[in-house]
Amino acid sequence: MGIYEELQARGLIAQVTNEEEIREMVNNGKAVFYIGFDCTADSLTAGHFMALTLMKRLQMAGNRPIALIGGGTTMIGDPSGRSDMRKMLTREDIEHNAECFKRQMERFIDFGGGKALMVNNADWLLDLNYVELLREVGACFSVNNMLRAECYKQRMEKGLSFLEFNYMIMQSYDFYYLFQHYDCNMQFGGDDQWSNMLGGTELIRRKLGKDAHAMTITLLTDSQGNKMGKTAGNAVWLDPNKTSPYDFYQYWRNVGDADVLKCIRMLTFLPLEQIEEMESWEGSQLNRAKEILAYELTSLVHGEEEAKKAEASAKALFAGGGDSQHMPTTELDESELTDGALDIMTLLVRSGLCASKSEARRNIQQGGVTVDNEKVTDIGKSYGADALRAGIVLRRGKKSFNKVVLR
RNA sequence: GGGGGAAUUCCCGAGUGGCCAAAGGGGACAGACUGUAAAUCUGCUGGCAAUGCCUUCGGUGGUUCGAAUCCACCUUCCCCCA
Repeated sequence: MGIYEELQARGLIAQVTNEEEIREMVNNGKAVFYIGFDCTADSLTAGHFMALTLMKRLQMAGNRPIALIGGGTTMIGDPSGRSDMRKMLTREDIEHNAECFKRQMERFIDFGGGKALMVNNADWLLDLNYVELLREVGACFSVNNMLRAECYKQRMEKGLSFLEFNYMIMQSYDFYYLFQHYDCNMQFGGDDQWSNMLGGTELIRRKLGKDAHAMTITLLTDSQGNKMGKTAGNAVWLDPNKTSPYDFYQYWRNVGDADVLKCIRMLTFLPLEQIEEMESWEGSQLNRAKEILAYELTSLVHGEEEAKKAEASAKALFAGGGDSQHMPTTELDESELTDGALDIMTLLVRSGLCASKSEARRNIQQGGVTVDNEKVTDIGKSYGADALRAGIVLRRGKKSFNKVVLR
């Protein structure tokens, strides 16, 4: 089985420009492909992670990836899949984000010995001359066609600025540029990028009379059709300071039954035969599959050691046994005590388990708070210095824990 | 450039002088049931030293005993015409 067939079997391929040629190319390690990452935040997200794994898979099959950091395109902002314009980022922010992206990618993709390349489109986009560009590539785009593209069509009702309208042209220019300077013959991207990517192949065909290819990755959605990799509207970040390895682990540990196998297939590197065996798992056995998923992904992103810690904490908290040493911990200072003690509501807020004392009060009154596995019913309950020095385990609801220790 | 409309709490959205911390829905959170799942049901959803006080209805000023609600100016967005 070639890499193309494997990607297919994993459900990763959404659309391709020419299946036969692409199959032939990637299976024989002849593809030089790029994926663009716009630096809209200071960390990559779980969504980008799938693109990274795809790069890795293709790299392992002998193809050469180019990671394109969108220092230039981020200045414009991709309107695809958005109902309003993105907040404009300053050049400094973008550069900072690009740096962060770079560091995270280097941990994951092997850029050594020319096996992969990292480029930043700021290097060629920012110096473009407007009139020259219009004459060079602007003439190749039909506004009529562009307006028919899905990414813009959606925005015709809400309004689309000329700035954003140019995004497709910038992305197309990237492909055109990489095709000429790096022999890049294929572009990958999320399925929402399809029209932008076709813009590139079209431009290359018109300007150079040559064929370039495009292939999109299935968007990772849950059984209800929502994009995965978000909790309450917030992204699941790859940066451990923004989403701790423990929370990252928990995110995957908690995916719905209907989505586990799909995630394992699309995101992990477990061999397909092993995954096939899991297909027949049901009921509580699926819980085991979730553990595997969470462990595998945490390990890929944060390393084996962190994955083990996250798993150990989870076991300690949910299954009773195990130790609590890897649990998220809050350290208190002597000076924070009032009369040598601290009340439960303050502790809940201080540990970050509750956003405010009001919330802490509500959670206690609803019976959602336990300390060292004992339900707290009194909102005025307080804990002395000795107890705190020994460390107490606060728990809010079923899944939020924090150990509090007085130093 | 001309004309019209809009901005409300996490989101959608009601409210058009006091009964408004602001209906309803969604989401989130907690409880029950479970398998750290889904579905369902219940509660809850600005803050605080809490039968009260403080902050919040795009911004700044004003009218009034009293403003999310009225007036002026400003900002942003949308629609129609060009």
